[in-house]
Amino acid sequence: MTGGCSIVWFRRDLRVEDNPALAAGVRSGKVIPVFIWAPEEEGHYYPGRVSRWWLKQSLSLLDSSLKNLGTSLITKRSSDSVSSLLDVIKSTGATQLFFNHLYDPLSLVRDHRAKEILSENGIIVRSFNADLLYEPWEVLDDEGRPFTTFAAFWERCLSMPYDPEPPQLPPKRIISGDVSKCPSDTLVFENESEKGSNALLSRAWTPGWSNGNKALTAFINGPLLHYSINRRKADSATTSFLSPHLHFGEVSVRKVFHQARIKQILWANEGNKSGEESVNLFLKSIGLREYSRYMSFNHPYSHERPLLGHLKFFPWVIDEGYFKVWRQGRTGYPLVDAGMRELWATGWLHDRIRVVVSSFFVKVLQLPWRWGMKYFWDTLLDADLESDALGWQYISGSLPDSHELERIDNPQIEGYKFDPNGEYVRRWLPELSRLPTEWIHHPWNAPEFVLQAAGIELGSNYPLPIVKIDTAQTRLQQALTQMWQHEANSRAVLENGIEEGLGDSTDDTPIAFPQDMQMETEQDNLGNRVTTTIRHYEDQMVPSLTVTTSLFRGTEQEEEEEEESSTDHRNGGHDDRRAEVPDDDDMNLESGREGIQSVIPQFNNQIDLRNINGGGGGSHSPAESSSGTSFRRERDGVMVPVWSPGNSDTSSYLQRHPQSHQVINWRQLSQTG
DNA sequence: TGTCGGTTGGT
DNA sequence: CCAACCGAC
Repeated sequence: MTGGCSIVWFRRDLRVEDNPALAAGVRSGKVIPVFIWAPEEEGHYYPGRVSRWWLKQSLSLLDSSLKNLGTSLITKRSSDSVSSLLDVIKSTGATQLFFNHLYDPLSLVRDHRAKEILSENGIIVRSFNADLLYEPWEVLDDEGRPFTTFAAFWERCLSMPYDPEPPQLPPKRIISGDVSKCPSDTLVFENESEKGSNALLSRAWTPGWSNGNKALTAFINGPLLHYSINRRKADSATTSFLSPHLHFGEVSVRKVFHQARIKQILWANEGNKSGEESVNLFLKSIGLREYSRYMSFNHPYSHERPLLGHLKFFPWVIDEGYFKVWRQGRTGYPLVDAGMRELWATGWLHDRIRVVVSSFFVKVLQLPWRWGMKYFWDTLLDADLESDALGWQYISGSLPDSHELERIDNPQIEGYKFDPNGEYVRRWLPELSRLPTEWIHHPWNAPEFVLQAAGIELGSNYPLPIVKIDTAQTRLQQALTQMWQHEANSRAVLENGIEEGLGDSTDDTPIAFPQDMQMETEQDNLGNRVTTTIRHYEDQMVPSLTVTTSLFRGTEQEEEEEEESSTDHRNGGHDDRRAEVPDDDDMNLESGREGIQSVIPQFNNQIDLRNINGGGGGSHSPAESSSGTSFRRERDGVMVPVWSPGNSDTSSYLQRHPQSHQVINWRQLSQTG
């Protein structure tokens, strides 16, 4: 209660309301709110342009709110958050650090380290739950193990013996600590060339926690009622638009949950079945967000590697040309192309269309899913590592409850489902705007005179399908056969006693991917030479956004690959081509495997986050949280993640799903050859 | 009002 | 694949 001054370390909890770390700081006395911008720590997942734009706005609004309450946000530019925290502590004399939990793999490691180092320095460190209804370690099955399917997980969440914490009001006043010796750094979130593009974003979006609350209120009192009816429409006017707010923690998910629940009770009492169902469906999407954190916590590799191990044997098509065509929205499938153009133009995509384009990516083009995930990361306004990883894993059939890999959704049929009148396609594909609805989702079947009347010349101003669906289906079958064979071979090798210990962190599979490829050298739009190199690799490669040098002051990433830095000059040319689609100059290739190790080397060791807490009594076992209806959580950060290394083993994950359709399919495939 | 096939949706 | 749903008997 007394004495020292505390640092409240803001990250993706950019709100003053229902912010347990901030509340704890206020309770304990003087507060210094700090935000540290250390993008180098994110490795591959350096935030994309639109995401950085959002963050910039959000921080500025948070700062004004804090100023109204009596303090202000200290901002630090850093390449190492923990040492920056130590600097702030030294220059302010703070004695405590409070922050809210994050669950992405990088944060789990960094925050663990922060707790360790700061505790060693005599700082009291406490962390809290601000991002979830329940902490991942609270939600366990009857045997005390983490759930491995969504439905069971969510059912348990909805029937926990205690409700999620009700949202807290913002503090009335914050007493500021002494920051006279702790100047803020100016944070640069966009370069000159990005400013023009970003200016457009502010017409459509208003970041910040108070705007997030407005969006929530508007949604709850508006589209929520008809959510169940409208959710199939590609036309995104009926979604909540809360995801970017939730990603940055501007809106408390618990507030969202409580408000939706209140509506649900109201509608249930009125006998409004459709409204009640709408809330269920909306809450389910909140549940998926919860589940993404849950999966990330329990399987901290899920953004890099498939949960079900067989997928690493899938012979991905390593084709940059396909990848480019997909990004540019020139696949010849109108629904896919419209989605990709919308994504590029706005940073936004309706959930359904995300599924369409990503499933096309994986199943028709058979490109490595991590490429697609990375592109989403770079372009989505609500890019969110955990959610996106879950989504792509679901799409690519590597979750026990996901879509089957061999089932290709036909974009033509999906088109008439989600965009029955073709309005969405016409909005984003002006070249098809005069095509009648009858042909809008399959122009390749349209009679010549229809195309002529619509001013379309297939293969010229709109492409023919890049891959026919039945061709894709055949290719996919072959690929799957190959995958299961490789998987079986690998299993045989493992059973013969080859080492297994490294398996989880390094993908040292005896069966290497066969692809060695020669990338061609080509010119990008601006006449820069784009050079890619011959590469051998055993895992899928991940093209990564070449980081804009002007945003970096500190050290370059310690990738030993010269190509990485040699491509940097290309960024100079990455300008304001807003109306255009992304081009290759955004991307370069690097081996995912080296990437993994350089980003999160700690995962090669066993990690245990137990009891780093300064608060005493902090150790917390899963059994404790699941036992007893009288159990009541404290908000005071006494609980810390207990992160069992065993859980992150994908082979055990597979073992827990002997009935999964993947295994059944494997048997079928082996029989048929 | 039951149940049978076909269809649809599914994290 | 499998459950839920729907319309036809």
